[in-house]
Amino acid sequence: MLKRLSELRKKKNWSMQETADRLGIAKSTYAGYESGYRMPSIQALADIADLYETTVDYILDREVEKLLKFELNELLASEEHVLILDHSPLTVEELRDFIAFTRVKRELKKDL
Amino acid sequence: MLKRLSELRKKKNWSMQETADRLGIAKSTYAGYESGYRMPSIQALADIADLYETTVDYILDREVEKLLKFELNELLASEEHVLILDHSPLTVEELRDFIAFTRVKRELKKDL
DNA sequence: TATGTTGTTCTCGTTTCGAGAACATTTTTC
DNA sequence: GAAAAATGTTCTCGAAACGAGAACAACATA
Repeated sequence: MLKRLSELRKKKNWSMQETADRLGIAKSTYAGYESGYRMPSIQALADIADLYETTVDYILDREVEKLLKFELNELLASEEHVLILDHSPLTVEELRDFIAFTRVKRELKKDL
Repeated sequence: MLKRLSELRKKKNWSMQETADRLGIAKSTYAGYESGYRMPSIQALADIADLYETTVDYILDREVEKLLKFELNELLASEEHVLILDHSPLTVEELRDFIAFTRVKRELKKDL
C-alpha cells in the first residue's frame, strides 16, 4: 500500500487525471495505486518516483537510515565518490589520507 | 534488468539456491531476476533489498544522488554517525579535524 | 565413475495488471 | 440554480507476467 503517493501528488497540486496523463497511464490505473487496489509494475514505480522527484524507497515507505552507514574502507574500495566537501567530491587520495590520519590519531589517544 | 543482484549475491558468497531459500522462493524464480527473464513483484523486490541490506533504488540502479552523496558539512551538522572506520563510528571531532585537514591540503595544492 | 551442486531456460497454471466504463460527488461555468 | 465539466472510486475483462517445477548442461566433489 503506497500511502505516500497521495501526499506527493497533493504537494504538486495535481489531480489523479493530471498525474496519470504525465505518466501516460489511465487515471483508473493510477487511482488503483493510491487506493491500494493495485500495485504498479516496477517500471511504473520508477516512473512515479521520477515524476515526483523522489526515491522508490520513499514511496515504498522503507527505512533507509540504518542502511546509510558507510565503512570508510569499503568506500575506498568501491571508488565511488560518495563523500563531498565544499561541493567538490572527495578524491580517493584524500580519503586514503584521512583514514591514515584518523588511525594515527586514534592510536595516540590510546596512550593517554 | 537488475544487474546489481549478481554482484550483491556474490559479495555474500551465496549460491542462487541459498539466496532463494532465504527469500522463500524457488531458485528458478530468483534466477529469472538475475538474468532479466523476469521482474520480481514489488514485495519480492523489497525482500531482496532487505536480504542484501541495501536499498531498492540501488537494486534498480537508479540515480539517487541526493541520498547517496554526503556533503561532509551537513554530516557534521546532523551529528549522526554515518561514517565508520575500522568498525568504530567516526566522532564529530574526528570529522571536524578531517574537514580542516583536507581544506588545508586543497589550499596548498592550489598554489602549485 | 557416480553423485551433488550450480546456473539456465522452458512450460504451465494462476495471479494480477492496465484500460475502459459506469457511477456518485464535487466544482466550475453560464 | 441548472448544466456541464472535473474528480475520485470501483467494477469487469482481456492480456500480460509471475512463480514454481522440471529438465538440462556444466562443473565440482567424493
